[in-house]
Amino acid sequence: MITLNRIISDPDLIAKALTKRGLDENKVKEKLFSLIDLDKKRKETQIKSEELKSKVKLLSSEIGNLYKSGKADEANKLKTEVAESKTKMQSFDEENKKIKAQIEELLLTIPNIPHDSVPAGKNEEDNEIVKDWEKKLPDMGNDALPHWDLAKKYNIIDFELGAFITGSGFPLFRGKGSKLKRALINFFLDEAEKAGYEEVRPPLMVNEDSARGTGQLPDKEGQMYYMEKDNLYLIPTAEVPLTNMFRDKIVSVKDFPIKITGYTPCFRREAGSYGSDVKGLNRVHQFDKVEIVQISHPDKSYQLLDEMVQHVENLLKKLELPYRILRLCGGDLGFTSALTYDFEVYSAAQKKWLEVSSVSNFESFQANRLKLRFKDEDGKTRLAHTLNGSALALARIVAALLENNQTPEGILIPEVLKRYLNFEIIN
RNA sequence: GGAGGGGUGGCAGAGCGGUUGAAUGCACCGGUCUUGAAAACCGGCGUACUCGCGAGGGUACCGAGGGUUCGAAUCCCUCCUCCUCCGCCA
Repeated sequence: MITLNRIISDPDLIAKALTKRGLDENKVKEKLFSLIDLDKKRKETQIKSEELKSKVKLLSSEIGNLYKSGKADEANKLKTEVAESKTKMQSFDEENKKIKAQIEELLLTIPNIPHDSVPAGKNEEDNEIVKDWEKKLPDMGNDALPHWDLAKKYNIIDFELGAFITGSGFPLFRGKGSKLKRALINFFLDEAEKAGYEEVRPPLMVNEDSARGTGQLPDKEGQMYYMEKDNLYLIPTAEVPLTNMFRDKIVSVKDFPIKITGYTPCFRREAGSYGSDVKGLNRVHQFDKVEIVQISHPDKSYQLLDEMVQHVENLLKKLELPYRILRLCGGDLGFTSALTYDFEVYSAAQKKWLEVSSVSNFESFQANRLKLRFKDEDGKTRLAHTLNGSALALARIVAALLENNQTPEGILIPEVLKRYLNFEIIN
């Protein structure tokens, strides 16, 4: 959520910046000005109500004194005066409450302001490739098997059985497939630890406040699995619990940067997906991911974003997978993000680029909703910046590894994973 | 699941219907003293919103949300959470 103060101080600039997301400048302006207007009204009603409250307080203590000195008559007179003030006050309060709700509702509809470097554009086609794969892409020939066929051939992932137990999009990994997953998780966590992240194992379900804190609510409500009976949500990403560790907290500037990593399964309903996009591991309802999160000083967040991008890039290099890095254009940029880099890996049999990581700086957008603040050098309380990235999401990495590393003898295990496994080939 | 007891400032801990934003201690910051430090003494020490050029005001906040009352940290209701005991269970 953008802060109201920022809107008040420069609505034109914000409106202009949001056009990058494909929003209509005039419509946005209209919204911003009505927000400014509402805030003015909010202040007015608040002041009026507070004046009355102050009066009531004073009178009440007078009443107390009068009772003590036995002047009940005079006290009763004052009581009627208080009653009058209170009814007036209540109408101001009601109005104030209404206005506040309107402000909140409007604010929730305004996405984050894109960073200067974000290219304008409508959709994924306008994303900017900031680093392309320079070498030749692997050419497996036309006999290469897509990962779902390889999975069956070597009996390492059973999609049918997963569908039978739960439903489509819940694959069951078995044997060497299951071990490969375990190896990848350990590899990713170890790398994160080396980079200075503290490892946590968070809950996989979160309450409403947490879902709202990182912006899944109200925006992506339909994408989350929800347990009505307990009013809990299954996490769509570890970002939710990891970032919410700091909800409603004021940290010290000395704590920066705060670096947290965690492995969790992620659950997504993926309503509305279809076609070849959802084939095999390309899009599933449950997948594993190691997430990295940083809480940062506002002056440092872009430096840290670069560092996180490098971290992810390094993982892909070590796994020897062809990858490219995209800077998302305004139209493809997530609602809460100011700048996002996507990583895609080339899956050689499908001849497709698969998104495996998304690294974002949210600046103070999440922090504002989370009330995640820090005390700066002058003792002033300010909003922190939050960043996160996948490092990495497993399902599609597995898909690419299987496809790219297939040989007539079997699927070769990348060098870095061998120490995590008791086999070097899947056959 | 049942029964009982708690949640107060950075921490500990009083207050249990009337100038209480909240005693006291510790911690912290500034000062006096000291060659320096400690001790002692003096002073300061929460957050948010808001009015004011400023000095300085106002309002809210004692787990959260409602209610009773002229007045609530204090009474009532709901919820969250922690602890103890019983039951059940991986």
